[in-house]
Amino acid sequence: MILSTQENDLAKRVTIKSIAEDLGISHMTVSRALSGNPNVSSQTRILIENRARDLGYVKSAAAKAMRGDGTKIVGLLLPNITNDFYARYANAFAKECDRHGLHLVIHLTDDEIEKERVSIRQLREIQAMAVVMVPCAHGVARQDRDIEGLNVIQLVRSREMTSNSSSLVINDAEAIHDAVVHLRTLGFDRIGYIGADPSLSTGRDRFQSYHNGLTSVGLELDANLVIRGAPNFDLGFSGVPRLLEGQGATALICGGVEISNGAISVLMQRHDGSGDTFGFVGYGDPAFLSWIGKGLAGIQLPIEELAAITIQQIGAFNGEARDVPPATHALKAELAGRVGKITFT
Amino acid sequence: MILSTQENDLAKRVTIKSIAEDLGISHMTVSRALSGNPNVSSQTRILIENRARDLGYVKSAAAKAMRGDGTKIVGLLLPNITNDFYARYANAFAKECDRHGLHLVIHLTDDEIEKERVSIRQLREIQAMAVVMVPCAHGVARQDRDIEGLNVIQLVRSREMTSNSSSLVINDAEAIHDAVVHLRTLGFDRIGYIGADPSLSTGRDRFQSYHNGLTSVGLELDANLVIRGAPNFDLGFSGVPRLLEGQGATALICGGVEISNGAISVLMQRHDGSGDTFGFVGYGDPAFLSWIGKGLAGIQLPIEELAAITIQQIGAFNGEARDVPPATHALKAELAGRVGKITFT
DNA sequence: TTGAAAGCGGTACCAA
DNA sequence: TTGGTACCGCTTTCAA
Repeated sequence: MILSTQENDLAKRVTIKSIAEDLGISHMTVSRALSGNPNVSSQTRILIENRARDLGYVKSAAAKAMRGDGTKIVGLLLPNITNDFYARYANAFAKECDRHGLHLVIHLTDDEIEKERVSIRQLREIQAMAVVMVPCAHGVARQDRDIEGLNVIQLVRSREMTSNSSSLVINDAEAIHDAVVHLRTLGFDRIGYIGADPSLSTGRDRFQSYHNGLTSVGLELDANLVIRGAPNFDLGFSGVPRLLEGQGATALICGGVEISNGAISVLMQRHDGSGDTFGFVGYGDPAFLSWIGKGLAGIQLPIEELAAITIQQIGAFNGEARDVPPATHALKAELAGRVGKITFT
Repeated sequence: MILSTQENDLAKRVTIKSIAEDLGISHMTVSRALSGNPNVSSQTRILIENRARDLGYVKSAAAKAMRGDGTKIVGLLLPNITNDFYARYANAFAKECDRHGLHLVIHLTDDEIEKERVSIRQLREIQAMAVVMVPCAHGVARQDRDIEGLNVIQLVRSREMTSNSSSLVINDAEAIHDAVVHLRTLGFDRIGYIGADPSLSTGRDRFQSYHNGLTSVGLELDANLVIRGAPNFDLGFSGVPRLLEGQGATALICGGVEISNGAISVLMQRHDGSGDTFGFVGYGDPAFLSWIGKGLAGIQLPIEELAAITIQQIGAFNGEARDVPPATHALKAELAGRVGKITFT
């Protein structure tokens, strides 16, 4: 009665030993029969298999792990799972894990380094075979000790680590460039940008692509049309009015999923009756983007591919663990080809 | 080199024994020191603690589990995690799990009984301390054998089980009733309904509440204004035009999250230039509902409360496992008080 | 305060 | 084709 959370402790766990005793044979024979070892007479094998089924026997993952066979547990560390991108990635990756018979353990970090650290420690305790993580935005890098011995795959963002980790990043340079061109083609010439601050690599890169885009369509970079900060909902929500009223922006490109949601939220609530048309390219591609106006444009992230490459990098193929050397993969984002205007009524 | 997925097998796992050997003492002393047992001299204790920290020691969860101490693993079975409701629930519940030091293992069932079965079996293998699940819509109930010995908490839907399981359901009767009243108050008198078919308990209950609502505002039930079927996106998407064109519906109540999304999707794409106003109450409360028109009404689900009660029912309080008897909780949904009209332009 | 032994559920290895 | 033994990491129990 020590295990208070299990209701039927009295019913005793069914183990190969209990089955063996029950059948009056050696537990080794039971082990062999239940592991597909050929060295068992078909008579006893059938006997054992039936007994095991009737008793509801399941192998103890703990015992296997303790022998050094590793686990089938994969950790996934995300800031949250409500963000459209994270949710869709988690969904796609969870499906892959299920397909490969892996357990997906999800921990939310809230983008806080301390929670990240705790989660990683716990994942080491249960000997996770791999950890897929979006590293915290502003984390110090000194957690190498914690991560040691773990097969780490960094997602989207990438932090320096001593242990050789893989990383999967999104190459959105062309997509953002295309977004500028697209908006320019639609006739807009005051194209604003809201993105993460330069302390983040994504903040630097995406801004650079925006800048390159402007250059290639013959527009000057106007610092007043650019807002950078912590990449969250509020940056987009509060930034849009500033760009519209203050700077006369006529179009906007968002450099982050949350930013994009914040911007759309405030744009949708805007009914100034002007009949003005505003150009918009969001980041990410949530379903509702296509519902607005004649469909807003968005930078489409390669979520399914990301999930597929992740599982590949983990190296779990039909239960056979393979050795996959650490690697870096960059997947291309694409501008979803919709009109991309919103009209204020 | 058997564990191919771990890169530094050669660096040997750090165990209490390896630490003991390293320090030239008994592994028991190390065990005591690292488990907070008072019977260790503070000298050796400090010595051991430092060594453990330097070596990056973590307790083996497998070894603890094998001794019968149980695990800190909680399983969550959902049809998917992109659905707004499931994603938000998973997010809230994952946070609770993190707060309590639990591992959340997520498996997606796609609402298929076979996947559900496989996942449950796997969760038994790793001795999950509890399993929270949305039972498949059309599953046969004969899986008692599989579930035996597992602490099961059924979410939203509820299936008969021999082993005594808890269930957490949403009581949306009043909210749906209120929705009808709300739409009637706005002046609509041809209020349609799209919901799950009667084979599901939610299908029966929600329809009944809709019916009751009509009665209470003095409207007759018109079978032509009701569409029922598998509660998915397409039911809403294809149902709306049928109700509008075919039956002259002027308002709609949705009896499911996916249905609601499908309906909104087609409504948003509708630009017939009529200037007609259409009443709408969605199911669930995704952020974008508030963006449409002056804000669409939705039936708000008590997600945070649901997550809180779930963790409570699991009985994990600060690492202390408590015995919580199986129970059924019904949480109330509420009509989010927004205007709830959409105008076709 | 410390140590030695036994056992949790499996499998590799050797012996019969 | 079978059975016995030892071990994986940790804690409970008993002995020193």
